Amino acid sequence: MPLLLLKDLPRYECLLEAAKRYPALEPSACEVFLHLLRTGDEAFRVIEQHFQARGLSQGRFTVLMLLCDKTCGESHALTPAQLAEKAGVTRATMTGLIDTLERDKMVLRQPDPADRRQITVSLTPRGLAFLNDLLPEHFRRIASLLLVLSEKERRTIVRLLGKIAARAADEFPAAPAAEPAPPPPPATPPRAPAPRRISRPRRSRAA
Amino acid sequence: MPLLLLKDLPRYECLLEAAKRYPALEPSACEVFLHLLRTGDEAFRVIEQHFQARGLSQGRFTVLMLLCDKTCGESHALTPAQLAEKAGVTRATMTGLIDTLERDKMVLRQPDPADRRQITVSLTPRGLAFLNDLLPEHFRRIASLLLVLSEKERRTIVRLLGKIAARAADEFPAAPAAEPAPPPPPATPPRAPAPRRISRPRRSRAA
DNA sequence: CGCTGACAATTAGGGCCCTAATCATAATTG
DNA sequence: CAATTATGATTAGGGCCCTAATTGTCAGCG
Repeated sequence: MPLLLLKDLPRYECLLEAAKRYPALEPSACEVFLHLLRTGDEAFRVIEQHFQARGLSQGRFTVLMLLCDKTCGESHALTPAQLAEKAGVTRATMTGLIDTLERDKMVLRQPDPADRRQITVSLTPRGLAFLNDLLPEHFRRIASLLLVLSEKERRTIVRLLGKIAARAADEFPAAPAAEPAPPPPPATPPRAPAPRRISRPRRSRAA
Repeated sequence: MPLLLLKDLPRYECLLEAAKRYPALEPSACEVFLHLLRTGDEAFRVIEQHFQARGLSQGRFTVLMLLCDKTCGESHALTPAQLAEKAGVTRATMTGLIDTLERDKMVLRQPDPADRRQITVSLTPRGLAFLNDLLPEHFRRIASLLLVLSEKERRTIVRLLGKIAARAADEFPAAPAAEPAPPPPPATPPRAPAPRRISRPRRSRAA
C-alpha cells in the first residue's frame, strides 16, 4: 500500500535550509512534489483500504474492470497480452494477477481454438457480481474524497495535474514500454549460450 | 515502479456513460481522482527512473535521507525503530531495507552498549558520498518537472492537494499505525499454540 | 532470585511488480 | 518443406512491502 514513505513532510523552512546546501534544490518545486506524492498516496490508500477489506488488490481490480469494460454488464474476453497492455503492466505480472483471480474463481482462462498460443480471459458471473457489489462503495469513497473541492477547484486541479503529467511524459519519457524486444542482434555468435538450466516438462496450469 | 495501472485514462464521456449505471459515480470527482493518481505516479516514475539507474529504491533513498538528516553533512545514528517510524514503514520492512543498504556498504549497524536490545544505524562515508552525488540530479528533476507551473499555480495546487490530503486523513483515517500491538488479551488459554515450527538457532546477521 | 510482560529486531511467508529465460506454437523464408 | 524468426504465455528469481511469529533483553514484582 505505502509508496510515499516519510510520515511527515519536511517543513518549508527545512527546504529553504537545505537549499543553501544544494543549489539545485528549488524549495517551491520540492514542496509541490512532496504534496503531490503524499496526496496521491493518500488517495490510493483510501481505495486500497476498501479493496483490502474485500481481499482485492489494485492490480486485480484493474483486471476486473477491464474485463467488465465500459459496457459494464456484459463481459467480453481479452487475452493476457491485451490486458497487460491496457493495464500498463508486463505480461509476466498479468499472468500472476490472472492466476490469483482464477484461483478465486473471478475469471476464467479458455484456450483459443484458432491460435493455440493464445488463451482468452473472461469474467465469471461470480466475478461480475463481486465487482458490481464493490463498485458503489468505491465510487462513494472517491466522491467523498474529492467533492471537498468546489467545481471550479476541481477544474483547476485537473488542469494543473495535466500540465505536470504532460511535462513528465515529454521531459522524462518512460522506457520503451519493454516487450518490443532488443534490437541489437550480435553479428558474431561469441559463445555458446551456456547450459541454462535443466528444463522441466511444462506443467499444465490446471494441474 | 508502476502503481497506477491503466495506461490510458478513461475519457470524460465514458465516465458520464458509466455514471448512468452507477448512481454513486461522480464523474467530476472520478476525473480528479484519476488525474491525481496518474500524475502522482508519473512524478514518482521520474525520480524512480533516476534512482534505478543508480541501483537505489525509493525506500532505501528515504533511509539514507533520514540518516543524513536535515543537517546533511554530518550523519547521526538512529535505531531501526526510529527509522521505521519516520519513514512510515513497518520495522520488518526497515530490517530489509537496512539489510540491503548494509550489504552495499551504505550504512553500518552498531550494537548499543547501553541496551543490548537495540542497535543503531549510521551512514558510512561511502553512503554519504553516494547521497551527495545523487541529490543534485534528484533536485534538478524535481525542479524541471514542477517549474512548468507558475509560482501562483504552485501555491494553488499545494493548497488544493492539501485539502484532499486533509480530507483523506480525517474521513478515512489510516489503520492504527500497526506496531502498538493488540489490546485484547485472551481471558482463557483456549488451546495450545500448536507446534509452530522447529526453531533454528538464530543466525547472526553478519555471518 | 525467578516470572512475567513489554519492547527491539529479526525471521518466515505471502502478494505484487519487475526482468530474463523458457516453452509452445505460428508465420516466414530460403 | 525444414529452419529460422516472431509471438504468446509462462516460469524463475529478485526487490519491496506487509502481517504474524520468534528470539533476546530489559524492567517490575512477589
